[in-house]
Amino acid sequence: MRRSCAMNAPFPPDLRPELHRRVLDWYADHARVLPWREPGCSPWGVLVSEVMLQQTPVARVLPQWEAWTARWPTPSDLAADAPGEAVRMWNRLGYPRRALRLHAAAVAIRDEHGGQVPDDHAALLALPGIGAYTAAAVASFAFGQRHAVVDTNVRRVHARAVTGDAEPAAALTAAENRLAVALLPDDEATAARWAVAVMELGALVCTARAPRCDDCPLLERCAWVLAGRPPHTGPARRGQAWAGTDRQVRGRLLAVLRESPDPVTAEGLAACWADAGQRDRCLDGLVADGLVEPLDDGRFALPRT
DNA sequence: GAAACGTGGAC
DNA sequence: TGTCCAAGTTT
Repeated sequence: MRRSCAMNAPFPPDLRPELHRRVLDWYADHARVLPWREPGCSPWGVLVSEVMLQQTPVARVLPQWEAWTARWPTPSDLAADAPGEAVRMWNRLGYPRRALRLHAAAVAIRDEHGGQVPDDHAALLALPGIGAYTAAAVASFAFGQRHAVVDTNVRRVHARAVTGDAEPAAALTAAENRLAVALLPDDEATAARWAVAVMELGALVCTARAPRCDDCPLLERCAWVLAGRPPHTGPARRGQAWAGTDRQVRGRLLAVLRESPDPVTAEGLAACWADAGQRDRCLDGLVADGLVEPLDDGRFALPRT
């Protein structure tokens, strides 16, 4: 094992029941009504929501999720369409590779899992675009299993309420995972409820910018509050540049292709960015990523195969 | 482990 | 008004 066990001291087991009760009671009264939380929502609907919600706010996901699940009610429905249709339907959700990977996941589910979203964590993790968080989230939310579901909301709640820090570390650490596992209720159904409840607390109350501590069920037990709300000590996380970056160019190129019902000529793409060198490089990148397909006639299209 | 990867609302 | 931030994954 490792160094510094003191820093990784296990959470006191005797405090867990109170923690669980406070958060679960709060969730019972304050959970948002979201379509992917409805009892009738399929595992596929949950999976689609989780991928869409990666780095994307709920408010922007809602209409896209409705459109996607209406058009493709099952993985096989999506797998039967061209991947470019998934990219087109992604609209402006951002990170369009997620759409491509969701399509690839649908193909894998159809071909390797009989068209049913697998309920096994390892099988979920093996799907394209499904990482540690999403695999645990789907296994927990869709199938009621007991998993540590660690997203940015959960990390923030744990950092403040349990560890006493204003913010979690820049990247997910092994200690954070161990803590999340240690906090998990023993009972499977309760663990699944706990997972979504902690996330909801982070999303609605224990927020990044201005936490609503007065509304928090953990206020009297919050390590960060009890420590006097010390400011974050670590390095400030640096923001992402945007203007003039390849990401902006890629976004513009893909927007042109999404909005055109037909393949687009090189001239049609040239209008969206003046710097030909950067434009061509980004277009090559999109082709390499499989988001754009070059046609034999020199035009470009969203991927058809 | 760092860097790349979209987009738009909020403050 | 520009920065911050949103249910991460991949290389």
